[in-house]
Amino acid sequence: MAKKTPRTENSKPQFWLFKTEPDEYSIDDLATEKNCTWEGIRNYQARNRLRDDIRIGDQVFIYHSSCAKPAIVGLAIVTQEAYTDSAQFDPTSHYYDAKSPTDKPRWLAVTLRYQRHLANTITLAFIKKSGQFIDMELVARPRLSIQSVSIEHANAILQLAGATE
DNA sequence: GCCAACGTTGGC
DNA sequence: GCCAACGTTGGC
Repeated sequence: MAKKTPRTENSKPQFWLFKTEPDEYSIDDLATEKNCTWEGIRNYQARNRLRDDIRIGDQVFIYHSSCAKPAIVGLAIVTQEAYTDSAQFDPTSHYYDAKSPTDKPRWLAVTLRYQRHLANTITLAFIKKSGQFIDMELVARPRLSIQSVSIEHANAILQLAGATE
């Protein structure tokens, strides 16, 4: 079992990018709910990041995928670290996993709190053509649903996005 | 709706 | 542990 990466008191929050299909769950849904359980992650590498690397206070860019205009659309903050994703044990859930042992759950969730919409959304098309984001995971590893974002890229995105909604 | 990329499964 | 078959993701 991998160990948690210690996050010292004076270390800065890290930035992540979580993908969601807006038809399923959008930034507007998160804004309405204020807090949400980010469940349904069914990929081991993404799961490992939830388990080992994502900490309370980390910042999360919300990204809309599989839609007309894929883009980074909002910001959230992690308010609860990894816990068992209950959907894996719910046979009626789209995220049900019959093979996940109840005594050793495979899948984890975190809790996010809505922060804000980005005044200017940052489209995938822009990210690809701008040149300054070529080493983003979003470009290099587009299928990973939990991505890390460097401080430099995060700052650039926030600047482009405008200060507030 | 197509299809390339890539993650997962399972037989050997 | 390899790798072919299969399933899913997600941009276009």
